[in-house]
Amino acid sequence: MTEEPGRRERKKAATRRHIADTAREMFLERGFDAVGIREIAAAADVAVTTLFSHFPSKEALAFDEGQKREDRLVQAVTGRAPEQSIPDALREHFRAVVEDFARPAAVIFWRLVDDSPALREYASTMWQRHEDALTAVIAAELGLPKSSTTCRAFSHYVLGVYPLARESPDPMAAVDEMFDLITPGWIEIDVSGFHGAARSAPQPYHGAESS
Amino acid sequence: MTEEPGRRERKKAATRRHIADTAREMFLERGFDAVGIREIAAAADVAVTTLFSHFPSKEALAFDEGQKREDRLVQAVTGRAPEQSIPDALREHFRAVVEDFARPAAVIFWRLVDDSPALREYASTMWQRHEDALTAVIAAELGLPKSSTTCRAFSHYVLGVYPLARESPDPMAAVDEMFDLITPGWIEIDVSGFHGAARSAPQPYHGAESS
DNA sequence: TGTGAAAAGCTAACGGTTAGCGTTATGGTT
DNA sequence: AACCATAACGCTAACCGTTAGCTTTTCACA
Repeated sequence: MTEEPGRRERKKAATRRHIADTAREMFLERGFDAVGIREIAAAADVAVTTLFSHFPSKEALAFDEGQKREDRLVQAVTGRAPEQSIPDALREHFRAVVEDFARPAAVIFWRLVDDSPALREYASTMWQRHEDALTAVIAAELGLPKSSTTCRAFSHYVLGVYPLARESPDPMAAVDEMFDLITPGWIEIDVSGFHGAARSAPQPYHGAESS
Repeated sequence: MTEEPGRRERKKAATRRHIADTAREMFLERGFDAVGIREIAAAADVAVTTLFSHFPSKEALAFDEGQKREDRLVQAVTGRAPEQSIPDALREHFRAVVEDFARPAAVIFWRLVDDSPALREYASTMWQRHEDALTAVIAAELGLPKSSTTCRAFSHYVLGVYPLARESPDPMAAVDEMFDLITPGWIEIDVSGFHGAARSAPQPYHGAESS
């Protein structure tokens, strides 16, 4: 898995990065909707089909790190410190995410997103995919079925922190406020493991299903 | 507002209904993705531009009652019985919604939705719009700013019931399970009004902002 | 060096959506 | 009763994201 990449894959990765960088520049300069796929391909000096073999959609060009974001979220749960509860691990994770949002580059990026309906929608469906991934890890950690209502309800609630933090004047406070609302009494039905002694379930989680 | 419509508007409404009915039939018969806009327009005997002057997108043809659904949701809060709390009113509302889902026509409709990625995505962004509307009513009812974190968190949690109920083997139980998790202790921060004596705030709500 | 496979390319199209512009019907006003 | 502003509808032609089909280049490995 973590072998040296080889010339071929290095070139592929380079092409991919080059396309994404070119697109990002153009988006930031002229706005997402004002830049066409054919233009991007021309500017990056690749064929349109090549572009689409690297990215599933135009929006994915802007949200290149979307998958990484999901992986980090899953990691926050599976790789949390022993004796740390899942809610606590998630709170910590989202505090870090929110700090990242404050970076100047991130601020500019999210302004770009806000200016384009297409990107806004893409972002919100992204949170939803994360929701599914989070549900799967938590269910696995607790030994529950993936379809568990409480797991899904919990994941859904937690992922709501993304839009909330983004639109709040004080994102860090919003994160804390949301997680403070998760009281030990909140999850009442047969899943005290949510808050109780952490990491009791030994089931390993084999990564999210990338599309 | 509720005057007699006049010939012009009656014709317009008739055209709209005719287009929607034609489209629905074709979708149910051949599937959403297998029917093209140009076909629908031809079958309804209107121009494509006319079709798009009535509906903002192809998906909106299938989800024609989306706006009504949102209105009913808002109504469930503003028009609830005196002394009924907001969570209780919403529980009642969603129990009714879930019952509606069990109607044979509804079952067929939702199968259609499940079979098309485009419609699935449209549905989930629809819940999100409802989320904004619900946040606005609740904030208005409680005299809070629309951007209140707790209001948004609460609305977000509640709207999660839609996908949850749809994918649950026992939707009614899922609804109850979700609302049972909303304990009086859940909303702790300065908003005990969520569960407390209902309808104390007299602010009228002037309907959702239709696009 | 040869070979199979992955990566990249080209052309052409498909399907949703919109712009531009013209025509007709309707409702309200003088 | 004549009139005008405007809403509703229509036609044509395109734009834009995306994909299929097929050829060419590049690399890994024998």
